[in-house]
Formats: sequence, structure tokens, C-alpha cells
Amino acid sequence: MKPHAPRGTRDVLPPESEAWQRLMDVAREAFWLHGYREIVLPVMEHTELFIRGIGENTDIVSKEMFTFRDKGGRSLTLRPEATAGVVRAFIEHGLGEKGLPVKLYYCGPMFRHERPQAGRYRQFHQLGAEHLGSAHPLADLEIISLCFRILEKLGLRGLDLVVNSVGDRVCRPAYQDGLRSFLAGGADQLCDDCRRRMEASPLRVFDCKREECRETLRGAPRISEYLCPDCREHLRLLRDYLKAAGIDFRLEPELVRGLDYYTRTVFEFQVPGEGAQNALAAGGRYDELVASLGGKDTPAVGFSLGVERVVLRLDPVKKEKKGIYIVSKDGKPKLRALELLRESHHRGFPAEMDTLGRSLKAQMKAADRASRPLAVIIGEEELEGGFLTLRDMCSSAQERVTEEELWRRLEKASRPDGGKY
RNA sequence: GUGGGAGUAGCUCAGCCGGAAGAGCACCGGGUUGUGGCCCCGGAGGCCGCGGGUUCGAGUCCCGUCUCUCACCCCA
Repeated sequence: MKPHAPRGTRDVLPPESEAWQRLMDVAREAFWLHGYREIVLPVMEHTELFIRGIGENTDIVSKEMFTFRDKGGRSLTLRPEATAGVVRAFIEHGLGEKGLPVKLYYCGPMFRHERPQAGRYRQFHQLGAEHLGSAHPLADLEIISLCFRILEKLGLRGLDLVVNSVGDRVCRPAYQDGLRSFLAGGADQLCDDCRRRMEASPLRVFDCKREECRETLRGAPRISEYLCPDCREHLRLLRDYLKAAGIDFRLEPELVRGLDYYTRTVFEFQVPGEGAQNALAAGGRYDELVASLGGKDTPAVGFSLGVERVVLRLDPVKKEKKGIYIVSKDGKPKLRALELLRESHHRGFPAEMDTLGRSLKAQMKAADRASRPLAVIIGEEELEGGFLTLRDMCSSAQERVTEEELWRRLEKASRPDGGKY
């Protein structure tokens, strides 16, 4: 039987891996432009961190975590998301002591024990950023626009940005009570899941897609009616900033996120018209998380982007190859070829040659497949005459040149104005 | 965790009523002992996902299981 990657995991092969690279390049550039620096975190944390951070009643914590015990009996969990880890590191290393805000980005694998589906894996990858220390909506704007720019730069246009406020510790409890008593009126119409949610986390009833539940929700109180003046003002300013930044968005009063730590702003970038896995990136504000994990009271906001989901929608990268493929006969020509290969690399020009000891014909075939624009051919004639044979793989034109002439051509081709080699 | 569809060569797939495992593409070699693509010829490559059952005989029928996939749940 052939070996198989574990359920919900996958290999990223070329050329898909090149689309990943492009995403990473674009993201790193954007982070750098905005002054975000990278934090590399462990992929496992103490289970307690996620229970306290994400919330015991969330689906992630209650049924999707890869949890195990180490040999000392401690309970560890493969991270299902990155924010809790960032906040832990922020507290552990006193990162806020050298001045605020602290702006970090991360990238790496996350783990959730779900049933796999296209665009959803048990090991998946997220890249994201956290802006710690600011309660101002300008920070929300920076995070949203950072995410927006990355998606835009990748050529993903026409995405829907949906925004909502889920309130804060002042106004959310009142809203939850209001919603709960509203739902209690039609409780017998709700599905089992929603009846459970009603108690622990009533906002998440909005996530339900069942017709009977949606029907029951008609006329439910809206969070917007309950927002306290501060939250209301925060949302109003964010809306103004987004408009000023030229970022289109839609207020979505029913947008709720699956993590308990969000306060005020939540947002999601969605692919319109698609039902499943339509969220490419999402995030929000979490003003109480740092304090609840034992740090100083520190407001924060962040986003996270699903790498697989974005890569799924990227056009294949067609990168034009440059450089040479060296074709040579056995014996002394082979040694000359090795010398040339090394010199080419030393000068920074891509170069490949055969490693299978194959015939000249087969080497030419390999040169063709390697899609290098130039083949350099070395045999006895070339050695004796002190020249190289250059074959243009596109036109099949062939000529004799000196080594210096080869480097001159490659040099010319590597200039910004370009050249075909 | 629930329900539908599908697993045959590296890839895409055909395989009838149960009766000797196939095609296209890709790969390797030759046609040309110093030349790629096109063409021609040849070759290699398969526990027919895995396990069990029915049968003289199973890729084919039945059961189980694993994986992929779609829809839920939920999420990036």
C-alpha cells in the first residue's frame, strides 16, 4: 500500500508552492511597509491557554483541539489559532514595556480536528498580524487595511468586507440578556444546537443556517440597538476611516465570530456567492484578552488569513525562467561543464546540468524541460577550440562564443530592462 | 460529529451480463555514437484503496473500513 499523508493534512507541491511563496512575499512586503515584525511561536501551548483565551464554550475548544499529554503529564495542545500564543508571548516577555503599540506578524500551521473539506484541513496555515496596545479605531483601520492590501496586491478583487461590532463588557451582557429572552420566546422552534448556544453564547445563534432558526430570529434585537456610547462611537469612527481609506465594506449586524475573546470590531473578507469556506481572512478586536490571560489591561486588534483558501484562488504563477542548462559529453567536457556551472552560480546566474549521466540527446531533452532559454553545449570540439556552443532553445539558433561573451549576455539579460536570457 | 458521491498506471479516466487489467497524456530508450520540441518504433510502470464475504472464478456483486470529495456543523 502506498503511504498516505494523515487525514486532513496535505503536501504542497510545485507549482502550488510557488503560489504560496508569492503570497508570503506579498504579505512580508506589506508587513514591512506597515512596521510589523515577525514573531515565531511554538506550534503547541499549554491547553489551559486556549481554554482561557478562546473560550470553553467555543466549538474550537470543545471539540476541535488536538490535545495530548507530555511525559510529565502536562496537557498540551497543537495551536488552533495564533492570537492566544502571541498574547502569551507578549505577556511573558513584557513586550509592552518598551512602548506601545507592539506590532507583530506571524505565519505557520494551525491545527483543528474537523472533518476535512476543500479549503479546510486539520493542519492548515494562517498568516496574520496583531496590533497590541491601542484602543483607538485607527488601529482597527490599520489591521483591516493591511489585510485588504495583501488581498488586493494578490489580485483578489471583488471580495466582500463585512464589519460588525459585538460590543464590549459594558453593553454586550445587556444585549445577550435581551437576545436570550427573545430567543426563549421561540425556543421550541430552535434546533438542539441553537438551544444550547442560547444559554452559553446566544450571539452565535446568528451563525445557524437552519431555516427554522432563521425564521425564529426574525425580529430579533440587533446589537446595534444595544451598543453603549463608546462602542457606538468606535464603530462610527472606524466607518469614517474605512471610507476615507477607500475600502468598501458592508455593515453586517449578524456577523458573529467563533471565538469568545472578540470585543467591538469584528470583520471578515468573504468571497461573494460561495457558501462554504468563503471566509478568506478575518479578525477583530480583543480588548480584554491580554488582561484575562494575566497581563496588564491592553487593548488589541488583529487579523488572520487562511493561506490555503487564498492560494486556492490565486492564478498559477508563471515565472519566466532565466539562465542556462549546460549540456556536456563525458570525460574532460564534463569537468569543464562543472567549472562553468560553478562560475555561473558564483556570478549569480541560474544554471543546471544533468546528474544522471545521460546521453547528449537526453540532456538536450532535459534542457528543454528545464525551460532555460539557453543551452550551453560542451564537447571535444569546444574544448579544443576554446569556445562554447550556445543554443537558443526558442529559435534553435546556435553560435560559438567565448566564456566572457556568455557572462556578458547573461549580465545584460539580468538588467531591469530585461532580455530573454 | 451527520448525510450524499467517488477510489483502476505518475496524471485524467474507460473497463458491458462476473470470465486473460486498458487508453490518452507524462516518463525511459531507439530512429540521429554532437543536439530538445513534431513524427515513427519500442519499453517500463498496477496487491484495481485496504480487509472480509458470495462464487469454479470478483476491478465488476455484498458487508466493513480508510481516504478523497460535496453538503451540513463550524471555521481561516
